[in-house]
Amino acid sequence: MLSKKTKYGIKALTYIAKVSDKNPVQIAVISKEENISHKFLESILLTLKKAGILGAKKGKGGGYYLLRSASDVMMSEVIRQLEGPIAMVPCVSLNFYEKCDDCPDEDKCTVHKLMLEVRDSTLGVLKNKSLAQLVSETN
Amino acid sequence: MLSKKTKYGIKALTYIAKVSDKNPVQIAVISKEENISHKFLESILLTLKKAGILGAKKGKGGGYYLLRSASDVMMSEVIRQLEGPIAMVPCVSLNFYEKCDDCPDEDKCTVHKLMLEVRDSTLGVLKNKSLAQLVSETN
DNA sequence: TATAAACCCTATCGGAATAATAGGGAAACA
DNA sequence: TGTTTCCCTATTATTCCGATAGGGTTTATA
Repeated sequence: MLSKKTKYGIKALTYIAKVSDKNPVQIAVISKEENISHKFLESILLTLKKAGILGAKKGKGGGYYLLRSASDVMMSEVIRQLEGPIAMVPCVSLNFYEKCDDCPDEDKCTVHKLMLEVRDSTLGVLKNKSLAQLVSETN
Repeated sequence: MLSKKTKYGIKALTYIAKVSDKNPVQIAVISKEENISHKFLESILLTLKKAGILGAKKGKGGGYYLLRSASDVMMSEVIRQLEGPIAMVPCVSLNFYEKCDDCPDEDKCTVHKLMLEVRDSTLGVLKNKSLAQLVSETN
């Protein structure tokens, strides 16, 4: 299940990508337009800033803006930053690998094998989908 | 993230499919061989029984057995029974659809659009993968 | 330089879901 | 008749999520 954090994060990025002619967008505006709790959204945008996806400008007239072109922001990166691993099981995660407690041999584990295929399939979608594409497709 | 319930369920099915020459397999055996809590496994197998995937035989020499051929047990069905929806967001779920509270128009929602593609991709894997295939691939 | 707008950071909390445990009941076979 | 094994319900411990609270810091601008 996708967390609301990730869901809101993608919505916010979408909003910024649509509106922004490089002008910062304020939390309050996104919060209102997308029906997201102000404070919660604040923490999400902060995460995206630390991840190097968004930049922020303080003070009056400030807000958040895309640090790169929307076509350089891939969904795989966004989801990894907000949600964590894309894999459904740590033992098949590329960026968050962890061995299972049970399961003496991964190569003989059917769950491992199955989830590996699911991960590859999912990654195939997310890795090739940029924010720019997503926005233009959905308009 | 895949729950342990689902993970254990798939492992148990695998075990039964491998071992069974139509003889019932006891919870205690699977529990020991696959390092799964006995009582927890019990509830999982019960779920699979109610789902029409496993049959059970009581009394001495009893246990659980596959109700159909392993090639007729698709992973999509197993996961839906144990985990619930395959989609990462209720608004793109085929079997567990639910509208989002926020989001006035699904067609214009980038999250909806993205998760639709992920679901289709995942389903493509799970729908075409039978228990029999999985077992033979992993041996 | 004062002020207000806006981002930045930490802590906390309630509720839901998960993983596991406990204890007994009912059926089937020897 | 007694043992094995599945069947069912309830409870608990833990973790995570979503949200809230409250204040701090920076910056533009009047």
